[in-house]
Amino acid sequence: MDAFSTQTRHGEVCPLDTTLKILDGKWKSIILCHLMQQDLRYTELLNTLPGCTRRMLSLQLSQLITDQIIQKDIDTSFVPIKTSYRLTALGQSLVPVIQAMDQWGTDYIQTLAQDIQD
Amino acid sequence: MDAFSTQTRHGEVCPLDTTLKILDGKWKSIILCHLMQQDLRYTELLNTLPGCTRRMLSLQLSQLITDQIIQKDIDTSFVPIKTSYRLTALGQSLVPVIQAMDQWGTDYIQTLAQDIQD
DNA sequence: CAGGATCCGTGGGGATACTG
DNA sequence: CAGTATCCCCACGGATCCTG
Repeated sequence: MDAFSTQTRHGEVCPLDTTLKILDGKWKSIILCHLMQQDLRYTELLNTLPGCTRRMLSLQLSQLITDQIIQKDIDTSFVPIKTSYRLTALGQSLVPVIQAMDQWGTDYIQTLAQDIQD
Repeated sequence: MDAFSTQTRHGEVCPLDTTLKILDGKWKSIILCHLMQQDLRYTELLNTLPGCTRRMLSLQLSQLITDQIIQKDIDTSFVPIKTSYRLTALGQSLVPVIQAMDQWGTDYIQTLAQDIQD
């Protein structure tokens, strides 16, 4: 047992909090949005994240790997090495949830924008 | 415009991150789980959150109010004053998403538990 | 190319005390 | 009862440099 997000932050039983902890991290939301659409290499991912440092990308990726949401594929037949990242089966199962959250966020922003015009 | 969670943490467009920011906070997940089931008063809420200080409860509640997820009802006909908290319409619209996240979290924990036994 | 190590600053959250 | 105010600490994340 090494997935670090199974314990809730407050000690109470709340699977919602487990899900939140897995997704929590400055860049994880966008990383997952991109990996949902296609597998990407480390540098490709970095280029889609302006402002994200290599250190942060590595940290976010390693946490997602620990939580078994994504996996790393290393192609050693190349020099320099090629690595790419893709969703695991567990990660795939999270996609509909992410899409629901993304859709709600879109509606939420839209609703607030309308309120301003009143 | 004072809802503070509409800006993403990284500057990129990602409604998923907006949703995450609204839910982010040590006690918000449980607070929402409880308010989904019934309206609650300040002290009732505090009693359902062992380890949560009054300061933290106030902070989490005020952020949820700012984001228009919950609202506070004050009954001034009583002394001392009675306050209670309940979901707004926007908060209600978030319930299915929360339930999906909670269900996924439950399945996730279950899956990891099975992996250990192999 | 794909990272790891190190140093450091900021803000989220704890402890405690005070108030309408 | 339902909160604020103040002080403080630590972990998250930024900047920079090093490596297989």
